[in-house]
Amino acid sequence: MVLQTETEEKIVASAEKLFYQKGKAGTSMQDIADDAGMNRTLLNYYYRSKDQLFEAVFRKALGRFVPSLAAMLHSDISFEEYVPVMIETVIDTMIDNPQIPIFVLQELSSNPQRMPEIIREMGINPAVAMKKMASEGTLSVEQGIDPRQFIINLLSLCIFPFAARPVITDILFEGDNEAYLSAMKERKKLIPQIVKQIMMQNPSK
Amino acid sequence: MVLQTETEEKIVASAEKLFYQKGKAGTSMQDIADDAGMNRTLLNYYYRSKDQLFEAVFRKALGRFVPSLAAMLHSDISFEEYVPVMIETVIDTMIDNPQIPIFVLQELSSNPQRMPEIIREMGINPAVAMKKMASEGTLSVEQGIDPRQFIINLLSLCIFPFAARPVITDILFEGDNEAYLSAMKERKKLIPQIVKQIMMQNPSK
DNA sequence: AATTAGTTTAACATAATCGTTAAACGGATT
DNA sequence: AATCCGTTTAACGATTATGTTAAACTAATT
Repeated sequence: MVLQTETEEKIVASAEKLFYQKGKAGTSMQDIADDAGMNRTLLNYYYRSKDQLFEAVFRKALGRFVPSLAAMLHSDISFEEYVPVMIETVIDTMIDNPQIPIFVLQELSSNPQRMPEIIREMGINPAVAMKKMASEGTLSVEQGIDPRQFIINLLSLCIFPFAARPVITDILFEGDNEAYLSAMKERKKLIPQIVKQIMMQNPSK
Repeated sequence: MVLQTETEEKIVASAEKLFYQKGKAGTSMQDIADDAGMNRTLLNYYYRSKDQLFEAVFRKALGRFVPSLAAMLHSDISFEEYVPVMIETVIDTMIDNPQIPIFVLQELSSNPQRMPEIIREMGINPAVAMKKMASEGTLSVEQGIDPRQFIINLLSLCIFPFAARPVITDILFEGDNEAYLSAMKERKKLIPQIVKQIMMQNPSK
């Protein structure tokens, strides 16, 4: 998995590009071979089957943003300190790989039964994460802020704008991709402000 | 389009279910026919081709949530008044059709060139929407709140939690679907609070 | 120069999918 | 009872996708 020949890299690069765009079923092995500029049989030589090639691509995609999620859920640092760092990391990752959110969410939505295995493999421990959240002083149900809702809000604000890129670009930015992108960069400063506000709220629950 | 035989309804119902779950390329006409309990040829009898059947399903999906979006962008009511209504509507729609966000976003991500036509057909006028936003007193760049960012935040908070359902359910709610669902209902009250806070902010820009 | 191991390709077999054509069915109308 | 029209089905042809097998090529080593 670590060592890859140049050819393997070319294959995965083309597979990523096409799977991200058209999905697994919508992409043929021939499509990938053409894009990589090689014979189709070669894909099977290196990756046995389409399933296994897809699996490699999917895992690689997961690996791009699960670590920062896992770090947030498990690190000893309090949310308050860690959140701004996490936001910057996630958004930068999204800017570099804007198609990953939909790709991953679509696959998980089709095959939700994959989640438990992925959680295990990626080293996420829901129970531990829950405990950590419960121990956060500023972030608790008693304070009027459910830690789960807090994380949902955080991820929503960071990830959704990329999943909805075409809609946002065409409706809110009249098709101007540059404007869209610069708005996304702006969000690196904007989201922490919002999050801080959410944390400081104290409704008369 | 308005009048549909019982058979047509069965076809669309099965097509929706399967297209939502496995996508266009991942679903065969045979799959749909089996699910609907009829012969495959019958699908072609009513919907000429797979493309046209998919198109019918896609339009129907769009029609479920574009109207409330369009209403928000165009109505004479100010954001401040309209937003809570819109949130409730959107979330209720999502609860009833949890798979639509990913389905639509995936299709638009694969074929972003479809956006202009969709915008036109759905009666959305980006220029008018921009003008409306600019005229909002409490919501302007001068006040420190970019109306575009505001809408992005609003949609993110409402829609993303449904697109990410499996992830959220398994990591944050340890697989408990009921808990997930009740959290989503809770968001109908939660999001308006957050949005109100965002609107009242006044950073030292 | 010959051999060898790794890489690349061409050709084949099997299976799946799509859309069409023509025939069968069924219930209402004459 | 026969006809007739909308509905449903069975069978066919063409195309495409996948994975395998066996052969060709290449470049390094003997």
